[in-house]
Amino acid sequence: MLGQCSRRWHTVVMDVIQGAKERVRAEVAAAIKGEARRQLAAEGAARLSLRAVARELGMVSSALYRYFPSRDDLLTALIVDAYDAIGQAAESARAAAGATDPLRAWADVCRAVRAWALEHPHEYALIYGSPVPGYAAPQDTVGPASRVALVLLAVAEAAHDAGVLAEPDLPAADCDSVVAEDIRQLLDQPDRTLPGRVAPRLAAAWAQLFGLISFEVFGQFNRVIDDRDALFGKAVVALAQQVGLRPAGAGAQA
Amino acid sequence: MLGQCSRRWHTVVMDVIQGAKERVRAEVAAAIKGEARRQLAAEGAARLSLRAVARELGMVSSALYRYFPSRDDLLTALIVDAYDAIGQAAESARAAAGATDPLRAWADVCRAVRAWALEHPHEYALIYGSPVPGYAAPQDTVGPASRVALVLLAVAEAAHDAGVLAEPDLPAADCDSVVAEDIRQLLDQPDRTLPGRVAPRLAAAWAQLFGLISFEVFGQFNRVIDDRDALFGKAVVALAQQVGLRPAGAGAQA
DNA sequence: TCTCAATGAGAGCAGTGCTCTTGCACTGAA
DNA sequence: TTCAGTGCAAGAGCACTGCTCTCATTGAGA
Repeated sequence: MLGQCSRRWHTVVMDVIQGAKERVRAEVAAAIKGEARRQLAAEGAARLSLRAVARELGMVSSALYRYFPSRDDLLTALIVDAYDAIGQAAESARAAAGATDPLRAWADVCRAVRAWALEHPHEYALIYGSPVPGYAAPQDTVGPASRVALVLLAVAEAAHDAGVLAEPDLPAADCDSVVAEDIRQLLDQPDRTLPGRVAPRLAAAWAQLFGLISFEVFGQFNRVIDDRDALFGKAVVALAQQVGLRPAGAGAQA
Repeated sequence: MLGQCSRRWHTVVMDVIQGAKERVRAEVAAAIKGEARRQLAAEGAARLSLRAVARELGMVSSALYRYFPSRDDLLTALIVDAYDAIGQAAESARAAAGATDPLRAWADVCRAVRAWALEHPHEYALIYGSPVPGYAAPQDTVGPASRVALVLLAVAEAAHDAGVLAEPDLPAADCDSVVAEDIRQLLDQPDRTLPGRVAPRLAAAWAQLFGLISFEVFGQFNRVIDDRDALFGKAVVALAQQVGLRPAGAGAQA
């Protein structure tokens, strides 16, 4: 009894110690990531240097490889964080907008995504600019990467549920072949109400939204567009209409 | 007389030699650029190395600095080339489409730009991905960079001249403040017929077009969209309608 | 007490962009 | 013909990079 008890207590202590070690390890990894993010924001992904990160943290560069097996892995971690941050911004904007006016929610989400991008240009470039490492995004990034798209999808779905989403007048089979299998399965889930036929329009709007943001962040609008707030506002409404969102008060559609 | 004649002949010879030297110099520079372009297409801008270019050309790396003062200058030259190439593709498509059907010309230009991007992903990433050198595009790039936009503008102008361009129902003053001074001057030139009020819509469509292309080239459509041809085709028509282009045969607009 | 895994330190390798000096070849003029 | 000037390539070298290897320390488990 006592032996059993002490053994159990022992394993608890082991677990605590194990947990402490893991926590320390996680904290060091977080510190590395934090410093790397600082350098990324300051200088851009191209100038992010493992040795500089280690130097700033008072470690030697080789010690850093105990936590991230390569520079690309560190970059991947930053990519995941950036996707999560921009996704979080989109989700917060949708939550704040409420469910009463889908068109307003759409515009608010777009604005929030744009605002995040303008505040974090280098991190934005990391995820929506040229893909730096290799060319194949690691599997860890696909989940976080889809958060913004899922918010846009949720807004469209809310509009559909409220009866203010105009469905495209295309045959359903025509749309089904456009989207990939994964997305078809996603839309076929029982709790989803959004008709699959709007998926292509939504995907196009999604891409076009980031086209507007990228041109602004990457400087293509320099000496071309002055009032970028106004342009973005108008374009976002046009995008919503393209998806089928009608202004609130327009009632049900044909 | 003879002295004068021989002196003149002498200067001619000098000019010839001078020209030959300059031609040799230009040829070496072109060879460097060519090899750099090969490496860029094969490996991407991040892996483009001056030393590797020099090695491949059988020169020593320091000799290369006689022709391009820095790696960024070589990259800038490649950027200008890429802008020229994609602009050329757009111009050719417009020329081939003719002036009869503006909507078709619009779609053809968009398709040509997309095709070029998919054929030259690394060069596309260089010009429409994250800006690599510094963050400020050198002045040499602004001209070539605007070629695609000018083609889209010309298509819209042709549509206007043919009476199939729906003008936005916004006050002109509202649009004037959106676009930058340079563009206002461009549109105010006497030989331009396009109303300045469509400029914001055109700029938005321009950015959104490259959003669609970037998502495809950079892999954001992986596992999301299968039939990208179809999606792009539909989106481009929607973009044209957003600008105000009506299908041929729709006649003059309100 | 001994063992072993985790960690960090340091040296070192191959590669990078870039600078500087040196020497060669060729030019125009004395 | 000789000589100063010029453009060019070669090579050494600097400071930096990502990454690998070995070695010493440390601390927990048997």
